[in-house]
Amino acid sequence: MLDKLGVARALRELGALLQVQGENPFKVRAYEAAARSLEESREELEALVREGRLRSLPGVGEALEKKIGELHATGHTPLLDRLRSELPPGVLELMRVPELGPRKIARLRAELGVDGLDALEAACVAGRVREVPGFGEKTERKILEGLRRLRERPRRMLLPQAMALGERLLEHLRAGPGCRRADLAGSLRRRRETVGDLDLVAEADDPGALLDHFLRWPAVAEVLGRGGSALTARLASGEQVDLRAAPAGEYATLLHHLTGSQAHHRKLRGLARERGFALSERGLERLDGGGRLPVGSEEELYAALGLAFVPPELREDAGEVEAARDRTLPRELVRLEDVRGLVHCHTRFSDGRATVEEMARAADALGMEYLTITDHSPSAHYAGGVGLDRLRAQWDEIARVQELVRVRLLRGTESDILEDGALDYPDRILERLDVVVASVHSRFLQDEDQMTRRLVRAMRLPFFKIWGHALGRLLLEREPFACRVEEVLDAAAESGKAAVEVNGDPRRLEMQPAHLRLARARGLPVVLSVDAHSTAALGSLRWAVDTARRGWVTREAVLNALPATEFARAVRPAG
DNA sequence: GCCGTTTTCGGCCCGACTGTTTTCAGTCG
Repeated sequence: MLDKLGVARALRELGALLQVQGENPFKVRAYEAAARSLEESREELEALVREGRLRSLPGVGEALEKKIGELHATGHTPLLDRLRSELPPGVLELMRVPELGPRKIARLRAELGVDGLDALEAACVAGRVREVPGFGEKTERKILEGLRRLRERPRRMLLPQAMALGERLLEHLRAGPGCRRADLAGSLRRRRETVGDLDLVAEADDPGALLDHFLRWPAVAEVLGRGGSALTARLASGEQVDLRAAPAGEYATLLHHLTGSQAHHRKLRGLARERGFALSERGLERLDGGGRLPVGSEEELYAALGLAFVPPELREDAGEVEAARDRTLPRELVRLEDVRGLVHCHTRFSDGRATVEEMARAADALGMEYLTITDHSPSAHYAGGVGLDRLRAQWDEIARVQELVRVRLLRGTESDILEDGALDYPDRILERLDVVVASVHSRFLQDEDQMTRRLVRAMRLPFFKIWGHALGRLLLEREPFACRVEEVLDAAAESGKAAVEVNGDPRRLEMQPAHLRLARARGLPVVLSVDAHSTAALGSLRWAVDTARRGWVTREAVLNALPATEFARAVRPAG
């Protein structure tokens, strides 16, 4: 029994296994496309299956209809079971080695029986790889080098870390000779929650001179590749940077190309072809040999394809191209300046580093209209949860500070959602709070059924309001816990009063975009929170905004885009 | 494996780069 997102995950795994097996790349893509199609679908999988409407999803035909039905009903499908048993577990790892793709892996497996990273390295060291037809000494050396890079590669960067580095590089680049403009591109521009490589784009009179200038950046440790207008460098700290320079007239299409994603581009290029154009980073070329169409901006590019402009955060082939064609994209995504209040803040009453007064004055300085003080609840021993005995003192302190600041202070809690789904204060306390954020902080290893029941029960409680950091993931550290998100969102929607949080802590950044869209499809409102444990962390709001935009969230859906009085009314525990 | 205001079969994004080539395959972004 798998839910929609679980089935999508299984389809992606199938695609990856087929790919490493050397299957037709278009077939592989079909599995990935079907997975995306499921994720973006507004419909209940249950209903699609029951009513035989799976094939109404784009990218789902006869074969995938059957597999999706089986995966939904049983969690299994014969092909996936077979591939999992046939392929050694290490084989998928091989796909992560730079220079190695499905074709080379297939040949190495067939000729040398390479079934994982260790076997690959041994074969290279023994000089057996160079004996395989189509391989040579250079390839063998490159694979060894790729293995080294894979092992030494720094972890992906968190978004703020990537942004800080990217902005420093950009400043250096813009100061270069003849640099007319430059921008960050890639997954950083799309505001993905983690970033691997940095991509920069520039327009320059003399690309070569600009590349030379860029390489004078002190932290450049190694040049991995360089052409006339492009280079790849590794920084001393390990990060890889790709820089490409365009002549005037090609900047917009180059920026668009390097922003990605590839799946988004594939779809656009298909559309371009239908209209008689070939789209590339060089521009829009007429297929009849009629020359190149000038493209001055990304807006012009989308317009030329008959599409509404797609903001970078949405370019994931998650339905945005179809929506841009049908003019059903959200008219305007939420922006930082739409947010009027800071939600989810900790103080020294629990595990925050700043006092109530310091947090309030910092919010004042940011021009915010309100600030919610939501320290941890009693069961959060590790975080100094506020017991009933200290709650009165906290409320008194909030009242005292309120006399000193302009920003309106709301008293609340970040209550643990206990093992059985209960909240962590008695109702007589909860009903006296202005705002209740509730989150899971313990027993992450409950199985999917237990966790789903726990959260469904919490959603139905009278004083439940805001679902904090949904699945408890910590980026690069801890996976989200197991849970049938759609069931929980259904319960939240039925309760008629719950909201979901987009947590701006750079290690969290959840609810994640696909889930956010499921929440919005159910009409659930959204709170953009900072989860701040210091005054500096109030700046995390921007990451919450970025993540919300990736989930297609508009200002109208955001509770803390409301003025203070309306916000307070909207989040007041109902009772 | 999917799909069809040219197509139910033959397509499926595009260009740069590199290495092993003898005219091109594989990988990357």
